[in-house]
Amino acid sequence: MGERAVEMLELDDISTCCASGLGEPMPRRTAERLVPVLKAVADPVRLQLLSLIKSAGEVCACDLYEPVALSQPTVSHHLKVLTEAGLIDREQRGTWAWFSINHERMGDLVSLFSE
Amino acid sequence: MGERAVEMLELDDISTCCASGLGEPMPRRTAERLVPVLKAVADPVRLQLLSLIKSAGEVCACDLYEPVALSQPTVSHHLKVLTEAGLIDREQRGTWAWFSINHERMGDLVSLFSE
DNA sequence: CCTCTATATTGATGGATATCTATGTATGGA
DNA sequence: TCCATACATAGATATCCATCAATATAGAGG
Repeated sequence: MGERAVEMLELDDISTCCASGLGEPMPRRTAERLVPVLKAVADPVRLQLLSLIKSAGEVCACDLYEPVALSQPTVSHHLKVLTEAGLIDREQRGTWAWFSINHERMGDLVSLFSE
Repeated sequence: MGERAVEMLELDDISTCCASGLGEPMPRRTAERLVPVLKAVADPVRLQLLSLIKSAGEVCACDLYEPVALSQPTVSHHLKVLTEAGLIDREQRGTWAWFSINHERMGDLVSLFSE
């Protein structure tokens, strides 16, 4: 072994274009669990909604239609997507639905890209 | 003004369900500029590719087909999406294409969710 | 109960996209 | 110059999704 083994390994590397000692990729399950959260955030309207909710601390749905200039059902749809992704929390107060940022889930995204 | 103005403002607030003093949302342009980057990351295969590239430091395309179990054109497509989003850098070396993480763009995502 | 009002759901439609096969391009070696 | 190899592009298809109008649900007040 020693020198010789290393040499053979290097020759093998050249024939396959590079060292095939890649680590395992992120498990498919993990990736598929992250995707709904990332898709939720990969929409211009939902980014605007998140920024509105974050800056206000708490907002009721009725105040969100006008800033994004979309119909009530469409905004309701986007709020549902964000809620199901866990990015915002929903609280019912009488007739109104109030939304706020889920900072824990937001932190998950930070650690995904920073670590 | 004074007391009276405040009182009228509060009544107005109640009739519209809550204080309408929301800040401006993230500008539409800004949101639309971010979306391609977030969409690039909102795919299970591309998350796996990113993790492979990050752990290896540098990888050539030929070593990426097998770990994600997809055809060469499909992986080529995903690598193009990631490259155009600026998330990875591409370097041609002879016949081979080598990819590495663009940490600056990755940092943009971190700051988007953390600040 | 009945009627507003706030929000959710449904159904339809146009547009985006993930994947494949087949083909093109370009590089390096004999 | 010719062939083999690495990667990209084109075309086709199936699926997903953003949006709206219309309708349903549900809570508050009279």
